[in-house]
Amino acid sequence: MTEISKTEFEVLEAIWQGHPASAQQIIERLNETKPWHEKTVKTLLNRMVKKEAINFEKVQRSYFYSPLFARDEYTFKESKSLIERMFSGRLSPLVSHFVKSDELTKDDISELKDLINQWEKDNG
Amino acid sequence: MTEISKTEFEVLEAIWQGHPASAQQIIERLNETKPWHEKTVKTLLNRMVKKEAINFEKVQRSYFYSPLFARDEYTFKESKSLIERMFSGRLSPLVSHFVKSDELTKDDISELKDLINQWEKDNG
DNA sequence: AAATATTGATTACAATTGTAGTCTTAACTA
DNA sequence: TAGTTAAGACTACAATTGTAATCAATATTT
Repeated sequence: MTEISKTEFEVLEAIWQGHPASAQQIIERLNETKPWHEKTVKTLLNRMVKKEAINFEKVQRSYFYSPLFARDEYTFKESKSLIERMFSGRLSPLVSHFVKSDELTKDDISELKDLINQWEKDNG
Repeated sequence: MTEISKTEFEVLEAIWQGHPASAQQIIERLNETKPWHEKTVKTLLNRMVKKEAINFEKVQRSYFYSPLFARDEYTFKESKSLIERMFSGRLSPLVSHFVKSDELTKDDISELKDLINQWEKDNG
């Protein structure tokens, strides 16, 4: 899958919310938070079709778009890429940043502990 | 600080390795792993000066560059940005990905546990 | 049926990015 | 001192990105 820009990602988000989705639906979903011009969104949709990030089926005059990869797949790939580039592929330096900067709540810590327990159950 | 591209970040890495650093030094450091043309690196240095990501002091005919922000500061900002955009600002969904995908070693888990213990000592 | 509106396709256009090449000037070398 | 290097400045140029406007074809509304 080719690179997709931050803006394109936001359009993809709207598609992941539910698909196949018409351009109109996508525009409406986006406009709940972002005042993007209809033409702008359509351009982005077009570009993503060319990049094979999404495809569409034609129904009458309208197109209904669907993603060509799952949100999880994409976010994971991006996360790995960032961690690769900035932390030599190691996760803990990133987590360390958060832990030390007081960005985490008690609940966040609980979740992390659960994840670790899970890992230890599955492995270790 | 303006946006800096992935390529620019790699040049910055070379500067963070030790500074002030001359263009020559930076180019040499980079060329240990990346076959970038001298002119290319100089262009990137120039752009980063304009973006105020780095500055320089002139010594004779040469420039000696220094970063205008710390590596940690930058990587943390980028990490937060990604987590904001992809995981609604929550860290654990990202960690979850890694835990579940068998990307972590025993040592990674140990480090995470230590971080959590540290947090609990400081807070909790 | 004629006018209007709606869809997508095509075109636009400046800013950024990757990747250098050329120009100018100062320094070194023969 | 004249020619050659080496530094940085300036220029280049296509691809991508953000942000639409215009065009063409089809529906919908009078």
